[in-house]
This record gives sequence, C-alpha cells and structure tokens, in this order.
Amino acid sequence: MEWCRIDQDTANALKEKLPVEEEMQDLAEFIRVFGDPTRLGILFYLREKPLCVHDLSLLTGMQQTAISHQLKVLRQMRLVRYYKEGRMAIYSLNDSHISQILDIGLKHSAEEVRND
Amino acid sequence: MEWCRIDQDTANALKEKLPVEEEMQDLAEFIRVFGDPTRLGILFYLREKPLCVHDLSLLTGMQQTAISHQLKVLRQMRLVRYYKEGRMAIYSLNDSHISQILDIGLKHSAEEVRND
DNA sequence: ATTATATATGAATATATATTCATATGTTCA
DNA sequence: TGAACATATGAATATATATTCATATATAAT
Repeated sequence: MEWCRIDQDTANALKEKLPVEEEMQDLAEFIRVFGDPTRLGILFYLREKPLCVHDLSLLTGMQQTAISHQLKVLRQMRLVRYYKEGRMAIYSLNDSHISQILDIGLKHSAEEVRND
Repeated sequence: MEWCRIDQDTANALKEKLPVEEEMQDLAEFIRVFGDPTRLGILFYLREKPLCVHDLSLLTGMQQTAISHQLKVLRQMRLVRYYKEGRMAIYSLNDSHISQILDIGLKHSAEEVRND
C-alpha cells in the first residue's frame, strides 16, 4: 500500500485502536435508531412516562400503524419494553441508560440553538 | 381528542417538555450522521490523527470517491474541517465536542460486547 | 352476539441515501 | 509540456427504510 502521510506502522497502530468492522456496523445500527424524528419523539415521551400506543399516536401526531411499526423497531433494538393492560399495550424505556443517551441529545439540541 | 390513559392537561404538559418538531428533525439529522459505518470509521480515525483523503481511503478500505462524498457530508454538518497541503487535503475533527460524542459510542460498543 | 376499540403486521409505495462510475480540476514531478 | 497523482463532484444505480393501506387478532362494551 502506498500511504501519503503515514507509514505502515502508524497505519497498523491506528487500526488497532478502532472497533473492528463488525463492531462499527453494530454501533452504526444502534445509533441509527435514534436518527429518526418519529422514534426520537416516542423515546422522549416514554422518557417522561409509560404510554400506550394510542396516546403515543396522538402525542406525536403520527398514525397508529406508523407508531406500531416504529415501536417494533425499538423493541427489537431493546430500547423499549411493554406489558399488556387489557386491550392496551403500555410501553416504557428499557433502562435508564437510554434516558442518559437522550439527555445528551437534548443537550446538543440546546447548544445548537445557542450557536445559531 | 380521546386519550386512553392520560388527560388533556397531562398531554399538554408532556408536549411542553419535548423539543418542538423542527428541533426534533434537526436532532435526528445530526444523529443520523453518526449512524453510518463509513462515516463512523472516518470520524474515529480523525479522532486519532489528522489524515488525508487517500490515507483515509486505505485505512477504511473504501474507494476514494466514497470517502470524498462522505467527507462532504461531514463537512456540511461541520463535524470535520480541512486544509490543503500541496495537492492533498488534510482533514481533522472540528472540535473536541465531536470526540466526546464518539467516546460515548465507544463506551456503548464495549458494553454491548460485555452484555452478549 | 354484535359492535367498537387497541394493537400488530404484511404488502405496497415513496423517499432517502450509500456507493460506484466517469470525469473534471488542480498540483507535482520528470 | 506531459504524465502521474490527489481530490472533488454529477449522474446512475442499488438499497434501506419510513409511511400508508388493508386487514387480522384480541379485548371490552352494549
């Protein structure tokens, strides 16, 4: 390989420090779940309070089926869990770790507003 | 509106706490930049050392044009900057804030490995 | 029992976006 | 000056994914 500004040893050392390809793929996939406004909305609402699908639909202004589909994604990524209460499904965040990640998002969001 | 488990006042209070729709859109867009393995790779490498396009291409194993396109995205989102050195373009992270966000990603990545 | 309600899901559609290909621009070196 | 190199970019292609529509299932209410 012909490097421009680094040599082979430096290249190897850099590669050692990074997550391997599969980890990178998994990390990107995990992050991508937060990269959709509908899912972000759902997560932010659930951060405040456990909610049923119908109420999430009204709060976000999205159709019930859209919410159900996104909840399925969030379930598969283990970001949310739910239990049944009669005919309703009550969703909540899976753990506080998720809530912390959302906090970082809110913080960044606030900073953006300040900087523009 | 007909709520299932909350009343109108609770709904209003919840909505007050959340970022408005446009902020949510912007935040999702910002997060999405990190949700791609190629861009993540570029960012992680630049976190270690400023690098030219060619070396980034070799390090990531991606074609030069793919890297250039993604660098353009990262530039537009102001995550990276560059200067010209002869015919080369040397890219680096725009500020330490970005580096901190990547740290969180790495931490999560490590936790995933532990949990599986 | 029949009707209304809450949710889930497969299929279709629309849209976003990552990569490649072809090629242009500018720089270095012989 | 001409050839090789580094980078950027528009267009084409491929692929992922968000939403809607139609509909199924299960529970509650009358």
